[in-house]
Amino acid sequence: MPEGHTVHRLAARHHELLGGDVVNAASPQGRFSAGAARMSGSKLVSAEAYGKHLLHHYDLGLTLHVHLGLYGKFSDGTVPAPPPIGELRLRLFNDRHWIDLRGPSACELLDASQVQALLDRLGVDPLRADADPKLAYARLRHRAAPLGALLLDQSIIAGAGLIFVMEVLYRAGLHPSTPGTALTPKGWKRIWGDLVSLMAQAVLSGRIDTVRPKHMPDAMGRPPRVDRHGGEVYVYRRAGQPCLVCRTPIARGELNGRNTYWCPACQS
DNA sequence: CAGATATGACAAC
DNA sequence: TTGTCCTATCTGG
Repeated sequence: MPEGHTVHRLAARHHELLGGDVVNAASPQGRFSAGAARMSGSKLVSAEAYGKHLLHHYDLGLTLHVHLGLYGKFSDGTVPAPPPIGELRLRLFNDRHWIDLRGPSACELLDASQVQALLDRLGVDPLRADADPKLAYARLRHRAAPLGALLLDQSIIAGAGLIFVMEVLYRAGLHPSTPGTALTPKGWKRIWGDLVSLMAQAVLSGRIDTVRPKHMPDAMGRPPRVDRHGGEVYVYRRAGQPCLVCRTPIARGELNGRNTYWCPACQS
């Protein structure tokens, strides 16, 4: 379930479970055996998220970098850890807790310069206090590509995924194919503010909710509908279902191989 | 139980 | 623009 809010939650969780402790590492699946052996026995100094990237900083001077991709997943618990089942890329544990990682698109050890190179190619993360929205706007406003693609570009905005982008465009009344050049300062301010508040809320709740109270489906006389992703949304994966505001069926399309969703009436 | 699907990011063409 | 990778879960038969 990896959009930026998930990764920020994981960073906090991992620091809570293993931070300040010597960590044991193993790769039962074998694909990260060398890395696990190298980092095992070193102390986890801190864990942080940048966009969708998770970084564990260890006192041996190396950083564990994990990107969950589309399928990656973490789980954790208190010892004893269950026997490793399936494709378990990485297991971390101390005396009290274990953390398992499956299916990541990246799981690697980086030195300081490699970490810097990673951060250098990432855009502005709405969940980070040091985020500079002006920088992202400067990268958006002169590009003719559709906003549905630009807002997903991690070198512009780091951490927003398909759900947040589709929902934020809906709330701004902008069609996903609106070119970046058409984004006014006012429109950008609205989108950025939404990203910051919606993503921050998602960090707290662990799910993505974007529907304003007055638009909640049960307020319209229908049962609330919670998507499999766990939250309540206007358009994401609601193709064919009525818009929660105007009842027009939600449309679905494709952009760069990703699904896009919008209300043909509310977004132009 | 096979097939489709998924909140992502690449490289190769 | 297409293909590829990573894994679990949901769907329909």
